[in-house]
Amino acid sequence: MGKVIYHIDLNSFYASAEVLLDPTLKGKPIAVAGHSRRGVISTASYEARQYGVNSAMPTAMALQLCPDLILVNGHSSFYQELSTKFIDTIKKYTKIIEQASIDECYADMSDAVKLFKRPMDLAWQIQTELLNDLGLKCSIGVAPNKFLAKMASDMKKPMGITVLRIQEVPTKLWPLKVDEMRGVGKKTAPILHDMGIHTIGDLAKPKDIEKLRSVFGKNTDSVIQRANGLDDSEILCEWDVKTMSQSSTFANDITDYDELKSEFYHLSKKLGLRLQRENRIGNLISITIKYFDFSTSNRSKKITEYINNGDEIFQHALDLFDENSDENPIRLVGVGVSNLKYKEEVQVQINLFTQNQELTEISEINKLIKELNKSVSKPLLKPASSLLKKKG
DNA sequence: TCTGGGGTCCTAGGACCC
DNA sequence: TCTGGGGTCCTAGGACCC
Repeated sequence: MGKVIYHIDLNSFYASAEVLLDPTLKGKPIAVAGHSRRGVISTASYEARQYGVNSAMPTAMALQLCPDLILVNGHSSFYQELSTKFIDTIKKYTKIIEQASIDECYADMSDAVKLFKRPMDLAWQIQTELLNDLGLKCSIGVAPNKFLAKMASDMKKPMGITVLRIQEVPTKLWPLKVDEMRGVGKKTAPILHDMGIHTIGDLAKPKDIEKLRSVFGKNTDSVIQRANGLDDSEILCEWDVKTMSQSSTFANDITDYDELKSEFYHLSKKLGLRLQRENRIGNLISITIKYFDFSTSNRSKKITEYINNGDEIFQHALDLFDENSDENPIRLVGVGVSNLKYKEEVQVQINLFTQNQELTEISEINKLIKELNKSVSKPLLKPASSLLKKKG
C-alpha cells in the first residue's frame, strides 16, 4: 500500500484574511499590496482575479485592469497567527507535516485516511473544518507523493479536492504545459520550448537527456522522474531558516551616500531585532544593491564571529557597501545574515573548538620536540602534554 | 503598467592546501 | 626548472517559489 500525501493550499490567503478583519470586503475585488508608490500586488481575491489581477503584478497595472479594485495594506502578524491555526488544524490528523510556506503544507495522511471510506473523505472533512473554524478556503491535492500532491492541488481552485493517482499521470499530468511544472520558471520554459519540449509529457520522455543536463544540472534525473509522476522526496517535519534578510525599495532612486547609509542602518537594526527575537546568530553578512536599471549586485563576506547585533551587522554591511558602491542611482538596498545557528549551538561549538585547538597546538609542539630530540643524543625536552598536565 | 519582500538551491571560478 | 591533481572553502550570480 503506497503513501497518501496531501498538499493543502489556502486560497488567496492574504485577501481572505483581510475579509475576516473587515467583512464588508466580502465578495469585492480586493488586493493586498504595499502602499508604496512602487508597489506590486501580493494577493488578489478571486473577484479581482476575474479582471486579470494577479500576484507580483505592479499595482498601477492592476488598477488599470480593475479600476474598482480595493487596495488594502497587509497585516503580517495576523497572517502569521492564522497560519499557525491552520497548521494546528492539520496536526490533529498527522504528525508528519511539512509547512512549505505561510499558506501551504504537505501532510502524510497514510494512517489518518484509514479511518475513512475513501482517501478523499478526510480531505473533505479538513476543508469543511478550515472553512467553519477559521473562515479559510483551501484546495487539497491527494496523491502518492509530494510532487503529484502539489500538482493536484493546483488543478482545482478555489475549494477543490483533486486525487491524482500514478496511473492517471499520462492523462492528467502529461498534457499540461511544461511551464506549469514546479521548478520550471520564466527563464527555463523558453529554453525547453526551443528544445521541442512543450508539455510535461515531453519532459517525461526526453529525446536528448544530455541537452537537458545543461538546463537542470544535477537535478536532471529527478526532474524527469517527477515528470513521470515519481518523487521520493521526504516530508521535512522540522527545518530551520538558514538566512534572514531585510530589504526596501526607495520611492525614488537614490544616489546620496548619507541616505543610503541611513537605510542600511535601519535595515540592519530591524534585522538584528528579528534575529535576537528568534535567538539566531550568523557569520555571513551580505548586502544587495538593486540599481535603477534592475541590475543587481550581491556582496557578502564571512566573518570570524557569529553575530546578531544590529550595530555590528550595520558596520559589516557598510564596509561591503563602501568597497563596492559606484555612482549609479540605486532603487533597493538589502541586508542579510546567513549561516544561521541557534545561539546555544554556537556556544557549544566554540567550547569544542578551543579544546581542539589546544590539543592541535600540543601535538604540533610535540612534533617539533621529537624532531629536535632526534638531532641530539640525549632528549633535551619532554613532550608538551606532560608539562601541561603538571600545570593542571 | 513598470515591476515587493522574504526565502531556497545550484553553479562556477578562484584561492588555498596537501 | 617547470609544473599535477583533488578537495574544500569563499564569493558572486542567477533561477525559482510564495
